[in-house]
Amino acid sequence: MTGEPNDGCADRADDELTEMADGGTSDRDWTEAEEEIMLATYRALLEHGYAGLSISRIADELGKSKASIYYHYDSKEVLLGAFLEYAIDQFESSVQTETGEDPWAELEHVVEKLLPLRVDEEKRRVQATVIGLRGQAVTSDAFREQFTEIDEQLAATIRDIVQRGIENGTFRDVDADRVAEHVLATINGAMYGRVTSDRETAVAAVRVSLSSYLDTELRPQS
Amino acid sequence: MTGEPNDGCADRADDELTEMADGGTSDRDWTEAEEEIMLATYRALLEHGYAGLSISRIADELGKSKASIYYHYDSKEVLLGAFLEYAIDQFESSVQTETGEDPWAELEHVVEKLLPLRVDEEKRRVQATVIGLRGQAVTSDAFREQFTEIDEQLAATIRDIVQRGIENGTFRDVDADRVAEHVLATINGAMYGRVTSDRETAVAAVRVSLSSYLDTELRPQS
DNA sequence: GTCTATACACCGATAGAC
DNA sequence: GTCTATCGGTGTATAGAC
Repeated sequence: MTGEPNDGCADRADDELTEMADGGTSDRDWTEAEEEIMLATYRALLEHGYAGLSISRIADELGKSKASIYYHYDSKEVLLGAFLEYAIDQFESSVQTETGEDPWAELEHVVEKLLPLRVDEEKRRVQATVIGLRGQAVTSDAFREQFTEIDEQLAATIRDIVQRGIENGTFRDVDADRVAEHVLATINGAMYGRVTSDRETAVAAVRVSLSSYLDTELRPQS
Repeated sequence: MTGEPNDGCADRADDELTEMADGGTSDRDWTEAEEEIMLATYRALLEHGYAGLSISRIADELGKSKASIYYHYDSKEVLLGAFLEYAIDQFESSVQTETGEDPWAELEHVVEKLLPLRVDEEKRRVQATVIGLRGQAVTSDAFREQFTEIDEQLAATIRDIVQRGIENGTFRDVDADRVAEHVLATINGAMYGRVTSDRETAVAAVRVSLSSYLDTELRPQS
C-alpha cells in the first residue's frame, strides 16, 4: 500500500459479509496513517460524541493538522464511511462463537457478548458511541446500509445456533428465524435503553426474562 | 419545496401532534406563540432531522425571523428542552388504554400503538424523529432524563395491565415487572431497528413472536 | 413582539509552501 | 505528507429600530 489518497468510493461494502462468512477477520488493507486516523476518530467520538465530532477534533486527537487528514480522505463523509467499516470489522469478529459447542452455551455467549450484565465505564462509552453513530442511520443511507448488515449478521448468527440446536435434538423444533428476530430485537432494545435512559435495573430484568424465554421456547418438553 | 413556511406535508404533521392533545396530562400552560414555535420545531425536525435542526430552519417553518424565537426562548438548548416536554405530553396520553377492558385487548392495543405492523411514510418519519431525538440522550443529561421518564411510564402501563390480568384471573401469576421490561425492550428494539436499518421483515417477525411469547407466558395452563 | 443587521465562533474544505 | 493560512458558509446569539 502506497498511502495514496483515498478516492472515497465505498466500493468495498460488498465483500464484507462474504468474508465474514468463512469466519476470517476481514481486514481491509489500512495504511498505518489511515489506521491512526481511525483511532483518532474513535477517541474524538468517545470524547465529544457524534454531534461534537469535527475534523478539527479528530486532528487534535491525531496530533496533526486538519489538512493532513484531507490528504488521506477527500471529505468528512468519506472518512466516516471508512470509520464505520473499520469499527464494524472489529465488532463483528468479537461475537463469533466456536461452532460445535453446546447450543445453550453458544446462545449464552452471544447474549452476554451483546448485552453484558455488568459494563464498566469504558464499555458503556463504547456502546454509547455505537448508538450515537447508529442514530445517524435515520438520515444517512450509507449508515443505514451498514447497520442493516450488522443486524443481518447478528440475526444469522443467532438463527444458525438455534437451527443447529434443533437439528441435533438439543432444542425443540421451533421457527428459528422468529426466535432469532425476537432475541435480536430484545437485545437491541435493552442496549439502546441502557445508554439512552437511566433505568439501570431494566437491563438485568431483560436478561433474566430472556433466559426464561429461551428456556421455555427451546427446551424440549418431557 | 417552495420557500413558504408551510406546505401541505407540514400541515399534516401538525395534525399528528395536535390530535393527541385530548385528555392529556399537560401540566403546563403554553402560550399561543410558544405552541406555534413548538409546532414549527416539529415540522423542522421532520423535514431536516435532528442533525439538520437549526434556529434558522425553525424560523423558516414558523414564518418569522430568528430573533423572534430568541424573544421567547433564551437559547436553543432551552427551546429543545421545552420541545421535548411538549412532545412527551402529547405522546404519553396517546398510549393510555381504557381500563376495565379485556387485558388481552389492552396489551394488544399497547403493542399495536408502539409497534404498528403497517406504517405509512408519515408515521415512519415521526418514529425516525423520535429516534433521532433519543440518540441525543447519549450525550445530554436533560434528554436522557426525559426518555427515562418515557420508558418508565411505558413500562408502568404494561406492568399494570399484566397485574390487573393476574388479579382477575385472566393471566397466570407471573412476574409482571419482568414481563413488562421484556415487552418494552423488544418493542423498543424493533422500532429502533425499523428506522435504523432496512430489514423490513424483521418487525413483522417480532410482532408474531411477541404475541406468541405473551400467549405462552400469560395464558393459564388448562 | 417582530424586524434587520451584525458579531463572532466554528465548520468543511482548499491553496500553496516546504 | 504535513504545514500555515484562508475561503465561503452556517451556526448561535445579540443590538437596536419600529
